[in-house]
Amino acid sequence: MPLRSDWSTEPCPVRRSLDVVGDPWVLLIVRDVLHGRGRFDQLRDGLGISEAVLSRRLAAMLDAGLLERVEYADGARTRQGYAATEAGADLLPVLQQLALWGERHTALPEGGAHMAMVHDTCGAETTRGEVCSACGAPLRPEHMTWVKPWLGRSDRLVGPGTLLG
Amino acid sequence: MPLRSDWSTEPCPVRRSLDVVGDPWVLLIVRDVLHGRGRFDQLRDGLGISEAVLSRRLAAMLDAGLLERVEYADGARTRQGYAATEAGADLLPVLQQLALWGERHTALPEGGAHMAMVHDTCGAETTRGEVCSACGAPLRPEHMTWVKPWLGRSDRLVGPGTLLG
DNA sequence: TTGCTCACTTTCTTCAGCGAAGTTACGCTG
DNA sequence: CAGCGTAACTTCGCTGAAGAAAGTGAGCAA
Repeated sequence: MPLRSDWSTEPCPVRRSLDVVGDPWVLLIVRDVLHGRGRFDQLRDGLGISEAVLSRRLAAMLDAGLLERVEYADGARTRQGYAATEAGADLLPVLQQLALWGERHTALPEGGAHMAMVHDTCGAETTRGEVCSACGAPLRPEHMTWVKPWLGRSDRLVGPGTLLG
Repeated sequence: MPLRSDWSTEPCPVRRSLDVVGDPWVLLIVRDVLHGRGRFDQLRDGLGISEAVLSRRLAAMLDAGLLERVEYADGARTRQGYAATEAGADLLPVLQQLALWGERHTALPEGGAHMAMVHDTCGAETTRGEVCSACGAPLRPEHMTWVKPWLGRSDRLVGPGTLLG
């Protein structure tokens, strides 16, 4: 399901990556899934995306190996949701780099606030997206918490295969 | 000139970034401009993008402060091209992160080859996109060379405001 | 059996992408 | 000076994706 032209066989790795993640929805879906919010309705409500587009993106992302299906309990029922694969979770540095760029180069909206990315392993806020600026360790989703003051909430990220009911 | 919905006033910095760079062409244009290839015809030929779309993207990127106009000499004439601003050049970590992800998680095409990102300051290939894995310094475009074996060529990147004639 | 939730799928309109052709500016050639 | 070439766009026509909203089906619960 190509977004536009097929760039999957380009020699340049940037272009091959963009063939898969060169759509804003894909990165936002990965972000939410890494927050453990991988149910269809959670994604729809959290992102404000049309159901048709969400459905198509999820199918493409399963196909590309960014997501996998996981089961969760809804009362007595078992339903299907989505979780990140290793490849999907490995997009964390890209997401955090985007967050850092956004903090540096876009204007905070009315009532907005700085989002801190805390490395739970060492307890410090990191000012880098790839390795912790405090302890130098490579950053993994399951060791990160995103502090979102505008929601009055801190969200712990989850590793590959994880979905919070 | 919004791509779709306007995300410029979202509280989440990831979303605000994607409002600006959430289009594959935008990142590819930044990449080529950071290689000094910021002329309209160079971008068109190098990217294989339609002229209409390129024109619209360049206008949006000027507007967003990613690019600025610079003059260059074409024989006796002075023409206008594009160069990265400080904000545009600061997308380098995002681009390099995408390149690294592509190398790890997408298949090398027939006749393809690994692309090395060399930090000219210390002379080593870096395996990270944000700070040099060899010397630890933050990576700036003007200190990087991208080695592209499939072209038999190494391209030195350029800093903000620079355009190679 | 009716209703409810969740996960989709279908339909319809609008808008963006792509390819190709046209336009403008300006210097160069004959 | 008339015509030509090149770079940088703009316009046009077609097609396909986005988005909004309504419809479908599966499995419970009352």
